[in-house]
Amino acid sequence: MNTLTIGLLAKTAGINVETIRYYQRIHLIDQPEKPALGYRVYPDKTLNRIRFIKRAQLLGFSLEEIAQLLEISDEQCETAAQMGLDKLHIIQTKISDLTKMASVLEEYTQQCAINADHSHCPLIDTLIDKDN
Amino acid sequence: MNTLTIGLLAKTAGINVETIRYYQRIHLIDQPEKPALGYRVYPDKTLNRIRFIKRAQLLGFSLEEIAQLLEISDEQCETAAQMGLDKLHIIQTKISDLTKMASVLEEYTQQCAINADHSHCPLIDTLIDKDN
DNA sequence: CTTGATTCCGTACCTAAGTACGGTGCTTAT
DNA sequence: ATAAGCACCGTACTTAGGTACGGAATCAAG
Repeated sequence: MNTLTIGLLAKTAGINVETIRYYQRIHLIDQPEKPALGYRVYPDKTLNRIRFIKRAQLLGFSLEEIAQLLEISDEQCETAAQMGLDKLHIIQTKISDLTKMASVLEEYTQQCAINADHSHCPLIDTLIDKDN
Repeated sequence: MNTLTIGLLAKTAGINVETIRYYQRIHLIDQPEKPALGYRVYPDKTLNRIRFIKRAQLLGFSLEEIAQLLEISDEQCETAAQMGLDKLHIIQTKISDLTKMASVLEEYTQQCAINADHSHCPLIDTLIDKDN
């Protein structure tokens, strides 16, 4: 039989049992009633909810934002779409920042590669440089 | 007079006093001797060191990695250059991940924009979708 | 019926990079 | 010389997203 106990749920969702318990602690997922005898049984919708959470995390949403998304999921679409757009802008900013970082790092490490004087390191010298 | 006390140092470096004290706690910067009478005075090289730290942070180095960079700064250049290259690869991977996230988000939110049925949200539906 | 694996539960711990607090000592300006 | 404003110091708290521990209950297999 495949009654969804916490261990099976965790295994199926590909996450840790402790993570599920953590999500319960922060009220991101419900804890099913404990039967008088035996273990708690989780409904399939909890599995779907966890998958939602994990997919949303991959898109860069924090657990707090995901909780909001789930809360408004019964309401109008616009709020969710707006959150999606906001997150998109944040991600685009991150990409632009990282691209700048990458080009600077690339330049510095290339200077290291052509460096013959092993008593000085262009990368470190640049970082130490006082004129900036 | 401009003897570099901790407050002035913090102000000049553009960081918090508590942050300096934190850096001292983790031995990232030295704490100058306390004079018998009066406040600790910080040498200019501490200011330069903090600037190095902040610049390196902007390049994506963690404080632990920065400590390593500073340790090897007296040695050969190659190790630092290698760290720079490693960090560059990590950043490039991050950029590629974020780019994928951005395109997925863009697609979903666009579907929201053209959505007439306000009882369903394409963004949320996609995340909830079981066929994946 | 006993052994081993799970579950349950509360609590504590973890990382990273700080921030905040509270009491006391020191300096500077008035 | 006294009050305001820093400095000093140790300790505790913060966020985010978990992980780990330990003892008790329960289930499944042999």
